[in-house]
Amino acid sequence: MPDHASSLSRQTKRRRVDIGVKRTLGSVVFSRARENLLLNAMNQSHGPKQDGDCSLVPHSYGGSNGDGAKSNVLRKLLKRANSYEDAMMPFPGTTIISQLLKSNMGKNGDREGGFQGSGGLSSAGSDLQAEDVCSNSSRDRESPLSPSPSSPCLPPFVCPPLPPHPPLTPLDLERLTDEHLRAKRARVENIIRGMSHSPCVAPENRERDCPPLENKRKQRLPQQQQSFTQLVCVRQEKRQEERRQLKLQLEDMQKQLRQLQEKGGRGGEEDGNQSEDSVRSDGLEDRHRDHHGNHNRANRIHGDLSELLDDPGLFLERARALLREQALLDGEREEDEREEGEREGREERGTMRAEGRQLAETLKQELNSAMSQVVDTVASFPPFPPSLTTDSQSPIFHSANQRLPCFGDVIIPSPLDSFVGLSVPTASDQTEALPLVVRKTNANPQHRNPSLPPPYPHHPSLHPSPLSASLGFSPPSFRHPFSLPLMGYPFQSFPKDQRSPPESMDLSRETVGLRTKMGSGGGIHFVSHHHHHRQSTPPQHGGGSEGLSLIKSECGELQDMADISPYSGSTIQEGLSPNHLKKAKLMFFYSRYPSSNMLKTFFSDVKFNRCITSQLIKWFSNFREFYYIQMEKFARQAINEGVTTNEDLSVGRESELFRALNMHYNKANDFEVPERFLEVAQITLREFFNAIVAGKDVDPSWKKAIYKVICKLDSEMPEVFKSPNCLQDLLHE
DNA sequence: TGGTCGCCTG
DNA sequence: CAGGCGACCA
Repeated sequence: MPDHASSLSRQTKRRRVDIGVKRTLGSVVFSRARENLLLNAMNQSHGPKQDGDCSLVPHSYGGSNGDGAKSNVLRKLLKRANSYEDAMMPFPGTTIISQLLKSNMGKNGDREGGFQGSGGLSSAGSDLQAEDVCSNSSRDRESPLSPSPSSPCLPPFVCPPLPPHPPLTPLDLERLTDEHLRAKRARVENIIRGMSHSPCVAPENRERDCPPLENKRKQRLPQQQQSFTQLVCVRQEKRQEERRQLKLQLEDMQKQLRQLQEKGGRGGEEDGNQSEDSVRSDGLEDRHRDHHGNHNRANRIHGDLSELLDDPGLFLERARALLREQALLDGEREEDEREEGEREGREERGTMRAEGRQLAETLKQELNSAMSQVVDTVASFPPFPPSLTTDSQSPIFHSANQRLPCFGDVIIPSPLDSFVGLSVPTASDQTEALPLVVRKTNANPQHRNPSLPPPYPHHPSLHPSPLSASLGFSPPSFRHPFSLPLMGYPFQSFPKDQRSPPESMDLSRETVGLRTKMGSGGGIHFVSHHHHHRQSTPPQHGGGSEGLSLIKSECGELQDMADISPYSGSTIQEGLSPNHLKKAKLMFFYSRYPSSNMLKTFFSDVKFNRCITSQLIKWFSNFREFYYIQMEKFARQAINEGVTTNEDLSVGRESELFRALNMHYNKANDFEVPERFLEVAQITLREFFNAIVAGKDVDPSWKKAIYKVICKLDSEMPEVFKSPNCLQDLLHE
C-alpha cells in the first residue's frame, strides 16, 4: 500500500494538466455503458478487506443507506431547533420591570431595609454593583473604573466609566444623591440582570453569546468588550440624566421642607437634640452642625435622604414626625407666648398641618413620578447592549453597516421573521467545512468556548423600546443584530422546511468570513475606506486594471456593498452560502467541469462578480481534486490487491469508493445520486487503473489524459438546479 | 492579459 | 475549502 500511496502525492514540478477543453454547456453525452461487468466473484476471491475493496460488493452500507434514516436526522434536528425556539420566549418587556420596582418600593421593604441598614456599606455595595457591569467586559483591558481622569476611554464611545460629579454647589447633597442613585441603580440592574439571565447565562457569557451588531464591525479591534462598554456608557449617560432629574426633585423638596420648617419652627433653631432622622437634616442644618466636623453625621444624613427618596411612604412618616416636632415646638413657644392666645396658635398649627400634608402629598407624587421615570429609563434598555444610540455612534453605525453588508443581502421580511425558522443546533451540528475563511479568524465570535451552552438567540425587543425605536432607521444589517455570530454555523443541517432564512443566515456567516479576511488590515481605517466607497462608487468597478490586491479589495467591497434592499423582495445574494455549497456539490454529480456560464445560470440567485465566480470555480476545482484523489487512491488500492484488469473494477452504490464520494458531496445522504455519476466514477477509476498499470504515472502530467476524458462525461444539469430553492425540492423526496 | 486549471499548502 | 502560484490558452 505505501508504495502506491507514496507516489500519490508528490510531483516535484508543477505540471500544467490543464485539459484545455472548451467547456460548453451542453456537454457531451457519453455513450453510456459499455461495461457492465460486475465481478462479484473477484471480490470474494480477495475476501472482504476492511477498507480495501473499492469494488462492488455491498458490505453493510446498504442498511444505513436507507432513505428513512436521512430525513429522520433532519427532523430531529428541526425538532430540537423548535424546542430552542420555545425556550426563548420574548421578554416580558419593560413594564414588568417598572411594576416590579414600583411594587418593591411600595412594599417598603425587606430589601430596602437591609440595604439602608448597611449604611456606609451601601455605597460600597452599589459601587460593586456598578463595577460589575464594567468589570466583566473591560477589566482586563484596563481598569475602567479607576477614577483617574487619564484613563482613556475607547473612542468613539467616549464615556467615562463613572460619571464625574458635577462641581455643583451643594456638594454634599450631590454626593449623597449620587451614592443613593448608585445604590438604586444597582438594585435596578440586579433586577434586570435577573430577568435577562433567565435563559442565558453569566454576564460575560451574555456578552459573548449575544454580541450585538458591532461585534462584527470591530472584529479587528481589541474588542469583544466594546459593545458592552458601550452599553455601560449609554447607561451611564442615562443615569446622569436621571441623577440630574432626581437632584432637581431633591432640591425642590428641600426648598419646600425649608419653607415648612421656617413656618413651623421659626423660633426654634433647635440643636443636636433633634432626632437624627429628622427631615430637616439638610444642608441648612448641616451648616450649623457640621462644625462638629464628623462625617458620620453626614453619612447618617445621607442615609436618611436615601431612605426618603427610596420610599415615599417613609417620607410621609418623616414628614408627619416633623409636623409633630413642629407642633411640639409650637407648644413650647406657646408656653412662652401664652398670652397671645391659644386660639391663634391652634389655627396656625392647623394650617401648618394641612400645608404639611399637602406638601407631603406633593412630594410623594413627585417622587413617584420621578421613580417611575428613573425605572423606565433604566428598564427600557434593550436586553442586550444596543450597539448604537444615535449621534455619537454614527461612525460606528456606518462602519458596522459596512462591515456587515452581507446582512444587507439577506432578505428578511421583518426582524421577527428572521427568527421564525430559526434553529439553533449545537456546535456539533456543524458537519461541513465552511466556505471561505470563517473559521480561520480568531476574532470570529464563533470561536466560543465549546463548553458554553448553546447560544440562544435572544429576541431583540419584540416591543420596540425607546432605544430600539431609535434603531428604526438601522440598515438591514442590524435587523438581526446578534444573530450573526450566534447563528454562525448551524444551518446547513436544515435544508428542509426552511425557505430563505437559513440560507440568508448562512450567507451572512460566509460573507462575514470573507469580510473578516479581506478586512483583516481593517480597523477604523478599513471602515472609513469602505464608507467612502459606499458613497462614491457603485458596486461595479469601472473595468479598470487593478492589481490582484485591488481585485481582492474589490471582492471585499462588493461584499460590503451588498446592498439589496430588504424591501425589494429580491432574493439576489451577494455571497455564497453553505447552501450554495451544498448545491454545488450536488451539481458535481452531474457536471465535473461546469462552465462559468453554467454556474451563472444555475446560481441565478447570486449576484455574480469576479469573486463569486472564482469562488464557485474554485469549489468545483476542489471537488475535482477530491474526486480524482479518490480515484487514484482506489485504483492503486485495487492494483495492490491484485486486480489485473479494469473490468474487475466497478463502482456501485455500495462500493467504498462511492461511499467516500458520497460522503463528500452528499454527506447527509439525502440526495439520490444519479446513476450516471456512478458510471462516470467507474470510468474514471478504470482510467486511473489503466494509466497506473501502464506505468504512465511516471509522467508528471499523466493525469492530464484522464482529465481530458472525464471532462467529456459531464451530464446535462437537471433544470431543478436552476431554482434557488432547489435544495428543498431535491432533498425532500 | 484575463480566464482557467491544477498543484500545493494551510 | 481557500489562497497562492505557475501554466496554458485565446
